[in-house]
Amino acid sequence: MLTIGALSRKTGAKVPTIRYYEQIGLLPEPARTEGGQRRYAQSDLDRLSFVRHARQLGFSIDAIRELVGLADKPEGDCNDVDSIARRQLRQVEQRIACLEALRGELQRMLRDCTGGKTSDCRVLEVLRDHSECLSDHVVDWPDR
Amino acid sequence: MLTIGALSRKTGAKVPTIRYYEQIGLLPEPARTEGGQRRYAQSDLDRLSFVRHARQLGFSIDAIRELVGLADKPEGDCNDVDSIARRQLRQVEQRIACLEALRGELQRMLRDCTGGKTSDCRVLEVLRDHSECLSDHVVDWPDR
DNA sequence: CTACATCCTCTAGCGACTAGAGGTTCAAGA
DNA sequence: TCTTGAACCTCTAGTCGCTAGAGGATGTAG
Repeated sequence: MLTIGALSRKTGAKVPTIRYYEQIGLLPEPARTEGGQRRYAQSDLDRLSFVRHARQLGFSIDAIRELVGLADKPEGDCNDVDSIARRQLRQVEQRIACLEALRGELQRMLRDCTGGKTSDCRVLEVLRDHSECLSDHVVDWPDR
Repeated sequence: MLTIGALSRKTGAKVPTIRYYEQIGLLPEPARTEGGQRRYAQSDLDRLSFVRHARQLGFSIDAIRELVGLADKPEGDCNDVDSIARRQLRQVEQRIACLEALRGELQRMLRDCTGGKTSDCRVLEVLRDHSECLSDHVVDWPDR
């Protein structure tokens, strides 16, 4: 049986984060000592590791809720899981495309800047006038 | 003189967002009618366009606060502006690298999945066991 | 003069945590 | 057995950058 601190060290999740996951129903309520402290079993460690890893891969809490639900019924259809992962992949690809456009604009404005006074600054000029941009570079994360 | 709604339509910023920017000091307090409604001048439109564009390029509010400060003194040193933009570029590059690692893992787990029951699902298996991952793929945005 | 779109302020909510106050429990050493 | 102190508990509030809604005032066109 692990204390919350030990679970935290094993998974890398901070202690308040573990309590938060319990509160929102992502982790089941663990056993308690007589004094009311949480004690975790191996199954809790497995579950939390799963959740952590999915978070590190950028899955939203809602997506993870779906995933743990599916992971809990071994006879379910694997395609349900795959479609969540594919959705996540699409989001990641979108963000990469968007950030690459961004990188291009930033590189371009920096390359064109010759130094000197801010009144002549190329960077400020571009920021003032969007029409100088080559691409649609709108940062807009769907979740995180 | 523009109403807040007209300014919103011209810049694409939503009305509450404009009020929010004023509240946090990113936009100056505009003129008011006798009845207390905001009326905006051309300078306000310029300022808000600048702010919007910088946000679209992913600059944080704090970075934009620095930028507008610098943009307001024409005799200042252009290198101050550049270093903010370079910092932003570095952040964007980091995020791209991180997302590419992520994309790799997602693609790999999907490629390896053969369909069937969730008990055999490759995606769930990878999520359960981080050691199956090839890369360090931790999503951790510094800001925004 | 009336209708009604737009404006005002204020508070609360989003996601995914994080920080802190103020108090309790557990386990190791004396 | 007792004491110490690290780790635990709950609860509230804060983070960022907005967004939504309530409930009421203003401005303008017909």
